[in-house]
Amino acid sequence: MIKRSHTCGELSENSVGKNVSLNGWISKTRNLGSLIFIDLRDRYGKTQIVFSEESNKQNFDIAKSLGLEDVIGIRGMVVRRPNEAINKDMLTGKIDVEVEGLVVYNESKPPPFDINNRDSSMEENRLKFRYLELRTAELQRNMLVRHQASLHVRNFFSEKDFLEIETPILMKSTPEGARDFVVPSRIHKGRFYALPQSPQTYKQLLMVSGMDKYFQIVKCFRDEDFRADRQPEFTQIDIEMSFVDQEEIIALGTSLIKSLWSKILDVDLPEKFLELTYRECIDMYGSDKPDLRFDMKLFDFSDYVNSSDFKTFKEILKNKGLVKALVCPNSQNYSRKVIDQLTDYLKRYHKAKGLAWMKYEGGKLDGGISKFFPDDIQKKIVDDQSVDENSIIFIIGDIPSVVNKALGALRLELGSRENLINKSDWCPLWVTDFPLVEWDESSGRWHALHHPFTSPHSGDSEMLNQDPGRVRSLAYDIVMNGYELGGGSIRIHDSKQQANIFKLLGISDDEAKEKFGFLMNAFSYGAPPHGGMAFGFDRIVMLLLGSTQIRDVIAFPKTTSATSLMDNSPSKINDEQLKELSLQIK
RNA sequence: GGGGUGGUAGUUCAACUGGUUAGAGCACCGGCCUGUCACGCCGGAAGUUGCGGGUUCGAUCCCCGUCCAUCCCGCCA
Repeated sequence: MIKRSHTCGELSENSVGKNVSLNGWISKTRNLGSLIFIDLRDRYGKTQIVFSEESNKQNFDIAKSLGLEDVIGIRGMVVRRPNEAINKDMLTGKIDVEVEGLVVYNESKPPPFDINNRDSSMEENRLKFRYLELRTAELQRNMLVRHQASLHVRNFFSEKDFLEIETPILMKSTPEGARDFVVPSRIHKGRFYALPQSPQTYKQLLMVSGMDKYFQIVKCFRDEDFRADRQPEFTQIDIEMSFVDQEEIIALGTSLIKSLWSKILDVDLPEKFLELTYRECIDMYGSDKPDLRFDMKLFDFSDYVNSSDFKTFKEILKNKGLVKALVCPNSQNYSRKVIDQLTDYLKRYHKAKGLAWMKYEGGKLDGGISKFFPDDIQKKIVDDQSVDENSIIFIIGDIPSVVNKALGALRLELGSRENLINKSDWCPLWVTDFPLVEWDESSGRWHALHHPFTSPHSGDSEMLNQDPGRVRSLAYDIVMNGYELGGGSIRIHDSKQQANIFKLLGISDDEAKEKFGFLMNAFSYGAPPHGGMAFGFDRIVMLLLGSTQIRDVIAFPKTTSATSLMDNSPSKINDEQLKELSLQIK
């Protein structure tokens, strides 16, 4: 082996005249007959090396047969390129290395796609050869940024007296929340471990242990369906603290995100992030993770409807429904056809029954349902909402949840259609005062919005029995540009209150004891008030890199059907293994 | 579980209203070339059109089913 003296990214004019050695992959070859140029690549960069028939026939003949992605080592002299041959687009473009010694370590079959161009192949093919895709400049950069981010996170917390403590990967299956990935036990036949959806209970126990300030960069697993920003296994920055209140955790989370954005992107986020309540978010944006990079707020349309002749909406209001609207610029972009498309989209995915509209053109409201609104009401709408010329108002009436969801989705769609989003903007916010529970129609019971250990808002506890749906919790999310970056809560640290909540959630005493008895028990031995949060680390890195795909920041990701195309997992196991585990496949 | 899009040479794409030899770039193989950097020029090899069925004289194209990828809805405490 030729031991390298330099990487492929560091030679410059200053090195001219030096004898150097390099190792790397062949990124490109250009054979000019009796002169061969090769771009040699490693993760630091590329350097052009030159073989000449005249100066070394033996090496030249070997070089002729070299192909893309062969791995070689060379020894040679750094020379300045002739002026006309300088490549300004290349960091090492002013020099060449004239090869004197050559070792071929490993020849490559023709690669299944072009390593210089990540777009040269469909994702299915790239995932199969993920180890080759990781050679691309883009993914190498992504892995570098991910490393820098995780290092920064560890330093950040360590400097603040937090301890990183590892928690088990094999744990107890819990009833609430996402589906567990489950691991059979050989020793205890018929019993199963679960992989953690998050280390929630462990970090609370660590608070009982007096660990005080805990963090962990930790893998979590959820057996649900996946998306561009969701993988079956993902990484959280998990945090828990004793003797804290919500403000303190929000301040800490703000500081972490601010420092990450500063460190990695050199972007200066505000000292304090905007804070909105859950209610305000839903009312104004129809979402609990609004993208604030553009305005277009939703507004209540009921007063106008009540003064109109539009029976459909009036009916909806009579039945305790809701009518809301938003104003979108560039009405000329909304032909009947486009509006129909938007309507179909909202019907299909967001349960809306229709999409009403009217345009403000030539100083008056026109088209759509405008004829149902008398002139004075039309004027009032335009004045109240400061509707600009050539705008279109979209209106939806239905039960509140459908109205907010559909208009929230429409808002995002219009924001993107009208290019209202500046890609270089960063709009972080905290969403607070989430409801503690929500009614789940399918199972006919209350179900925790955050998780069952979340403390109710102290002011609302007396409503717990009469009107649980209105109880706010001490839970909070952090949102950036429409992505949920993380969330957390102040926890219950009193076993009686915890028992109360389990009861509300329809978890029987027996089940609570069997599933969470250890936690309740721990709370009877001096549990400090505590709270914390967790950040989606992959999502943070994804945003830092300007990507919209979580697969871009995970070295070996799974597909949306949770398989690995590279190693074909999950796969069958043999009968021997099944027998050992006392499992039978039906 | 549901919907949209895609699957043709190693790869990225093409192939008219169904039509007989399924084409092109890159990669690969052979030849020529001393300043290239998307090197250039000449030649060659390369196909179960995802898979299974159907309609038809004839299917890459139309129909049914199925698999895979991807995006979205449900789901994700």
